[in-house]
Amino acid sequence: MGTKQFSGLPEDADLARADSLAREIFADVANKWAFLIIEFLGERTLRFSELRDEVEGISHKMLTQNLRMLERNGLVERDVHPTVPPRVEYTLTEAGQALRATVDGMCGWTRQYLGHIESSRDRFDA
Amino acid sequence: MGTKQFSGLPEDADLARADSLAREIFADVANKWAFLIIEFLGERTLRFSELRDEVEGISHKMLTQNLRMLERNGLVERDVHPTVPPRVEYTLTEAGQALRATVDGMCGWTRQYLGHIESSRDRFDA
DNA sequence: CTGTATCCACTAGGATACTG
DNA sequence: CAGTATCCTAGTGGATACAG
Repeated sequence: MGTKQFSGLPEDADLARADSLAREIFADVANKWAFLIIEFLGERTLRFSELRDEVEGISHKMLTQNLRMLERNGLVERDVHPTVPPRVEYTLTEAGQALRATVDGMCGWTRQYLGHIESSRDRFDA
Repeated sequence: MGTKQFSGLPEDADLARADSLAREIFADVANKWAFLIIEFLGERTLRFSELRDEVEGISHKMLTQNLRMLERNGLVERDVHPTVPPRVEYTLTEAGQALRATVDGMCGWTRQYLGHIESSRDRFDA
């Protein structure tokens, strides 16, 4: 798409910007905690503490950090109910739901190739 | 799948093992370098040095490290041609190709939501 | 060319304590 | 309950040098 002009300066610049942005997003989102969070939020809206229980092994700090990152990138919506004690709910946005399809795909892939991977590891480690 | 028996000890143990293995695989593969490598290898077989050129910004060390990891998990096949100088080619296995579909999905997702994400970031950072 | 090893700076991330 | 801040350690990852 976008046939390049003869000198093409503005378009090249735009492409470079988009590329580096895409890189950044990739680096942000392609990590195990983000994937797990997205996976759980895909099923339903969850509170902070519920998420911490579901995503086994995640620390308080990592959870807030990843949630902020996902919120910043517009994948997660944060709803604060000003009650006492406070109640904060996290929901996937449309963009988040769309990405969830990808994450689901990877979960399915893992299940499908579990055996293959396990035997490959055994072979390699020998 | 797999209806649980009354005491169900072996099956529970198996499920737990499979789960923790899946976690491990997730942690291995869900990282930006692995994804980028898989993406490039999806198009064609590449040599070590070609990969280093394609995957911009990756260090020598990270590249070997990730390639070993992918080989160990059976996603990438490593072919050594005993010439001088040596020539080593990396190819996606069937499992690797299958995962590539997922990675592709994520690339597409990034392109599709680039605008949404960028504006969300701007809003958040303000 | 491909790969390993060593060194070193840096940051990721856990534990803890404290606020609203 | 949710979130921030501080400290501190273990591991990540870059640069470099060297070997096959």
